[in-house]
Amino acid sequence: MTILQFKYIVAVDTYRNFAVAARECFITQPTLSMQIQKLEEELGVIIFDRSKKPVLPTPIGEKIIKQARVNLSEFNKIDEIIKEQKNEISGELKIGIIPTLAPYLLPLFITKFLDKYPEIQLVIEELLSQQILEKISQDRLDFAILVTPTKDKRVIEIPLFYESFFAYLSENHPLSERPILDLHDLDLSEMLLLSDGHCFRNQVVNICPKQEGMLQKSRMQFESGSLETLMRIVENHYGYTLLPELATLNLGKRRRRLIKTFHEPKPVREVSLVIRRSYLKKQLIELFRKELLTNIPASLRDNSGENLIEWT
Amino acid sequence: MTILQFKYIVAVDTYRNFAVAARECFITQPTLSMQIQKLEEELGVIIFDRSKKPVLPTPIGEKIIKQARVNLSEFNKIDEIIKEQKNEISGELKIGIIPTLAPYLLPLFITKFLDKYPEIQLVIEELLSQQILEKISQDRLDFAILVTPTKDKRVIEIPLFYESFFAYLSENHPLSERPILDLHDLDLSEMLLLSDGHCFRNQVVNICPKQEGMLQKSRMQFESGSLETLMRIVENHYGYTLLPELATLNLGKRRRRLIKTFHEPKPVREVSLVIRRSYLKKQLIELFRKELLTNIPASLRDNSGENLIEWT
DNA sequence: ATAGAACGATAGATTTTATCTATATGGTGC
DNA sequence: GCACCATATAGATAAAATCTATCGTTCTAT
Repeated sequence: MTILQFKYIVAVDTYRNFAVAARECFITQPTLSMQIQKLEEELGVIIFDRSKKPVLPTPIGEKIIKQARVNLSEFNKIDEIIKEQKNEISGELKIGIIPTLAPYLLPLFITKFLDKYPEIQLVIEELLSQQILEKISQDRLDFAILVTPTKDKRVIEIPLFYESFFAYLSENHPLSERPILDLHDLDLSEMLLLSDGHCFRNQVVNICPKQEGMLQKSRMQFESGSLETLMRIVENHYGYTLLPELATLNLGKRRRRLIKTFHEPKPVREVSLVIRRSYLKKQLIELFRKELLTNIPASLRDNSGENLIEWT
Repeated sequence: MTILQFKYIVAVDTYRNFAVAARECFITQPTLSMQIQKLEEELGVIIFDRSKKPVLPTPIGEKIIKQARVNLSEFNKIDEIIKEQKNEISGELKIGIIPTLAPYLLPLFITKFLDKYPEIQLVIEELLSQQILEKISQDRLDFAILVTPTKDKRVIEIPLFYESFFAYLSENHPLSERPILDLHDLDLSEMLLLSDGHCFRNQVVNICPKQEGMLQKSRMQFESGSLETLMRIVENHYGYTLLPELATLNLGKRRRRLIKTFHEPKPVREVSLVIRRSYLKKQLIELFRKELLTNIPASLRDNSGENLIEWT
């Protein structure tokens, strides 16, 4: 068993074609075939079923390939350790971020970050909180930005800022008369929600003082995957929704009029940087955190210890 | 970078001597020296400080060696996968077990198990629950036997049996007049406890109905690491303690007289087999579980759903 | 049906790498 | 300064990984 053999089977699994896999590994096809045969012989199992077109891993082959991918990723950590030691500001950061933060938070600092550290590659994935936690603990993300506390023991949370909630009301809605809203005014049955799995949805439900069963009572139950969609519906004169602070910044005049604040203590959600318990790339992650914090509006950094809303 | 090079640096780290490490790896000392030099050159860092006697890893070397150990253990999983597939009943099981179960539970079935499966090696470690959970999530134990629920998301719990609690009273103690005890009779200040960190200690404290601050009030605060020690003190006419069911089996006549049961519903603790979320050796672990269950007294298997005591 | 393309396996030559034996070097303690 | 222990170096040899060339199927298109 060698590291190269693992690379080769992973490549064949990826491209499902010996010749292509060989090219990607910078070797010839016979070499690849032989190495895979040697591995199969050593292990005493067939990894690929060559009779299938395109080639397919056998059931046992799939398990081996999965482990081989883990092996390779552990292997690469040796290089990460060296880079860390040498203070080299280079490498890849795989980042997860939830959909209610991504479009509003990332534009605030991502370009600056990339310009400042040209040797860092970012791979950003927009995912739901649960998916992010899974991927982090499988080591398939270096870190993530999501709403905490997650109550997940596999990860560490480093709070970044506290984001308050605002209401977004259609022009003709009765509540829009009031200058400032109270949480008790909210009625879940009139509210537009994100679809299930979005932590923001749970936060909104948790904000509303005990209204069990109200979700079912609504006349129109519209659930979307993006806040932008909900905002459009509100703008077209139906119901209302809640928005996180970052989504309310940089709106046009017309849209800004639909925003209402809440009485103190304002409801806020805690946004954190989340990492695996044992993690590498300390330094790169720290640079990212600093760049993020220096580029968000001061209002977010100053909120704190108010009416913290959870989602788990 | 090769797997062999990792084996070599781990060996040198273990034996702190090139020649000995080489012998353990079944190669000559020059070969080992060269391979380590090659690795150091490729990585661009010095892993061992040869000027120290005995040789010592450099700070960066220690990190690399730690990762190398992880790499090797991941590599070995390939073989585990194959064995699993081939239904081969062989290999090593690294097991953690808490001190209040080990001396009473293991003798009931370990010998039988070893006789039945001569190709399985057992490595059993007696550890406190928290240490076990750490080691399991670091993949340094294959599974463990401890009291649940642990509320640790990194592991899966498979309940084995429910073990009830008994009191163990000195002969001259006033409570020993009664045929059956009530939990409300218990007084933490008179009770002998295991030292901190033992989950059994927390279970005992949780059994006693709200007696905050009573721990401080006791006239004699004796905390031991073993139940056997506590039993000896009770036998020598001081105070009382609680015992888990397995510890009450196979006692001599004289000791058996000091045991008292509680009114129904009896307090019980849940003993489970605990494994990592992603784990190998499914089959071996299952054999172990079956052998354990068929060899414990029926009374343990039958207890259930009674007054479950937690410890977290 | 049949030629040809696509794909993987095989054979033998070549290069690279790992390991060996023998020996050199460099500190330690007496 | 001279053994003595430990690691490094040198050169030879064995093992391996890779290459080029070619073969044998299987699928596809005319």
